[in-house]
Amino acid sequence: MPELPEVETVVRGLQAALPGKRILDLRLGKTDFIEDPAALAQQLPGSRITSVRRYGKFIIVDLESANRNPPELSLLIHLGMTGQMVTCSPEVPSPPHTHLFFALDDGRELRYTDIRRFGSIRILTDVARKMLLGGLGVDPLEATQEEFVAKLHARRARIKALLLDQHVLRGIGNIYTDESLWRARIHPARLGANLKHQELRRLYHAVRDVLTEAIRLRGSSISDYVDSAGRPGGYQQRHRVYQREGKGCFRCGKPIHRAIVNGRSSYFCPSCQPAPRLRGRRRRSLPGRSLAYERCRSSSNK
DNA sequence: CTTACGGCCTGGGTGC
DNA sequence: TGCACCCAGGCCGTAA
Repeated sequence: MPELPEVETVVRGLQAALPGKRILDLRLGKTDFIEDPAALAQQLPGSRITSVRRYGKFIIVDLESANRNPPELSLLIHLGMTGQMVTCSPEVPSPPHTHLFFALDDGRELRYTDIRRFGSIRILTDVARKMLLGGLGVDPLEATQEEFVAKLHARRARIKALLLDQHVLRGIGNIYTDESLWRARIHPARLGANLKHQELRRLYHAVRDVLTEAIRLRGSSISDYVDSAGRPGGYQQRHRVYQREGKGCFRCGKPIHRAIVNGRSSYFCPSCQPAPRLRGRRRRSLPGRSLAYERCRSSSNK
């Protein structure tokens, strides 16, 4: 599940391997997940790669071609859940579900593999790309503390939803949301606006620490993720809550819970991350007053 | 406008 | 052995 640290790792690998290389040829497999495969086939061969960057969870591959008018286009790639971008020798047998093969002028091959085909690939002009990415929020590693606190405090949605919302912050997914909230000791169903400034400051540092450490360990490999050389990451061994339902909290030892928050599996420690009171104006006379956070009982397939 | 939620894409894993 | 079903994450449409 490539999120910011995984995409960053892939991008660093590609940035070390690709700039200056020319794409000689493109071979396509299944293309039903690509918006305009013909555009790729037409524009890519002959292009030279100038740089590879990350924007949120997107990979941007900048291209230039002398005999094209705009000479500069870029490839915008989203890995979805199971996407992989790997460079290797063309001799290496390609894994199943490899759908794009870029032949490079150094004799190597760049491949896109995606079991579920939830990813996306398109070739765009600068203007089109900026239009597409323009609505995304700030990068959590670039945001200032003031900016981060103000943004989240202004919203009444659940903090889990806000961290996952790419229009608020770009690049965070389910794993790093849960890991960050655990570290900041904040329950995923708390509302942004109800968080104390001190809690938001804690969350700011938690997010940064978690992402930075995850990048250092080259991302989390849960099922399919590998870097641009095909190697798994190591941060899954540092997960404190993600997929640890029933196991002991690393802080207090009590069992980690799983609940559906915002339609997403959420892992947290009910002791370190106390649930919010039941939401606002409730029918006045509830029989008893269950303070337990109802939505956090697992089950209830919503 | 904001928020919540269901559905959709696909295929691997699980459990009967 | 086969098969139905759950689930994953991001995104979009819709409803309140």
